[in-house]
Amino acid sequence: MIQMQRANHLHLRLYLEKLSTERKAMVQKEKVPDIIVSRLPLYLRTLERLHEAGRQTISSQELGDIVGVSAAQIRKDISQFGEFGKQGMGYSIPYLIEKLRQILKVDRVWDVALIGAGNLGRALVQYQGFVNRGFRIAMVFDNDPQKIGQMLGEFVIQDAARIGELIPQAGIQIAMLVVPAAAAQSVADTLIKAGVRAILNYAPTPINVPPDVRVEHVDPAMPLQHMTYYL
Amino acid sequence: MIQMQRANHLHLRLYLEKLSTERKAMVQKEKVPDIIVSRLPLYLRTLERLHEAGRQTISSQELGDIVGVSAAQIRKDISQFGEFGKQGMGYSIPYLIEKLRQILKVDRVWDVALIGAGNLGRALVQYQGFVNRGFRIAMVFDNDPQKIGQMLGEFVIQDAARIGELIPQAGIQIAMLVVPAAAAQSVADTLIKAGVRAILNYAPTPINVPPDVRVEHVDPAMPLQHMTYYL
DNA sequence: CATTGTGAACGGGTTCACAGCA
DNA sequence: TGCTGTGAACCCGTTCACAATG
Repeated sequence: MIQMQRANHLHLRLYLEKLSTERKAMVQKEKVPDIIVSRLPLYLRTLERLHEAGRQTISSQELGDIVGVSAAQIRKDISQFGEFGKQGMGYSIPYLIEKLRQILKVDRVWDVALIGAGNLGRALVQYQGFVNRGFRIAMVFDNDPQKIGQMLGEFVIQDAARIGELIPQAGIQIAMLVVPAAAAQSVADTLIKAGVRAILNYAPTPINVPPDVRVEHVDPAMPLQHMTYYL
Repeated sequence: MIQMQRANHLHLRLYLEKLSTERKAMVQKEKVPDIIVSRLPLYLRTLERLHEAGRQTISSQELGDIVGVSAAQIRKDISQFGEFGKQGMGYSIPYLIEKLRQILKVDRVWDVALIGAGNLGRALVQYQGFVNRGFRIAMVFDNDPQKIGQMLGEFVIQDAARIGELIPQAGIQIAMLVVPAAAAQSVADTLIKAGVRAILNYAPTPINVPPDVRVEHVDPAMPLQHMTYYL
């Protein structure tokens, strides 16, 4: 009898856990605050470095100390996506890395188009840091006749006029926009028409996009201007 | 009599305004939330572009639409530092630019040291976007004997071992750290000992610094990983 | 009359504190 | 015992709404 109750209890618990996990997966996109999502890449990067150094487990306390947030916040953030820790021993680093990669969808490699073969664009093509983090530059565009047809690293620089043709062909969904401010909006429009759904905007101007397209801004001077306030 | 009252009233108002402005300037560093400071460079950059395009005034509504925040937030943010607007007509763009530059202390040009002459470091030296925004790379360091003594743009690459000697000499307070993760902490320690008080950290690892030193992280892969969550 | 500056209300992210579990 | 997961309390940034004003 006791055995049966235990068994029933266990089944019930497992069932409820399964329900709860599925529910979380279902509603995740609606409910997880963006600010939490934005911290996950930082956790992931830190865990990857710890793993390379041979560490196997870590507590929320230690991880929080390293990345500069409270232990409670680490736990709350991670628990949005499931129960990945073990009481008394913390989180398994390889397991948490795997889960974070799944959540952020970087458990694969995304092809990225780079628009603009200026100084910054050239540096991004050379940059070694993308490939282990889930991204590979797969195509480079520019509209300068001097540059079109030339090599940049392993790529032939393509005519920006062919974005609408080549990007859908390659099925590319992510673009880095590294063009002058004046060109940014019209190039962005072209990219979106070509099927791009995420734009990393290095142009020094905001761009307007439909609500189903994601944009992140990057401006090398802005964090410097932020810091000088405090000097 | 009416004239006198007007005059007195005006003096009183000016006096109170002066008091209030001074008080704001005094307590500003304690009270303004960092998240507000982080939006100011975005406002400034946007206003500078509008000014180049010949615009003279703008309302909080329109500025908010452009940068993607509410009009109320624009007004609250700006009013932390004084009363720069005019009821009925909005903000004078040149005046607001001047004030924001003062607040962010980019109404001057800061010398910046760049540590690490790899791909990314090289691109930052070439980058044209710093100089109009208040920053000038003034010195480049690396610890690779192959690179030391070579030219990078207009600079001779200096031996990183001489940071402690050359940076205080030049009075440099800002550094961009573009070195491998393994070297980041020790180089940061050296920089801080040399008098650096703000570090823009391109190394893919957090660094520990004393509370009077500012650090901002930049990682080209992190915003991409943030966006893929939503794809 | 359009638009700012701001006190008050609101909302949601963070911290707290502890039950639950290995 | 050590540490996670989480409801509740708290805190702080955002929005609201309107008096003030050129």
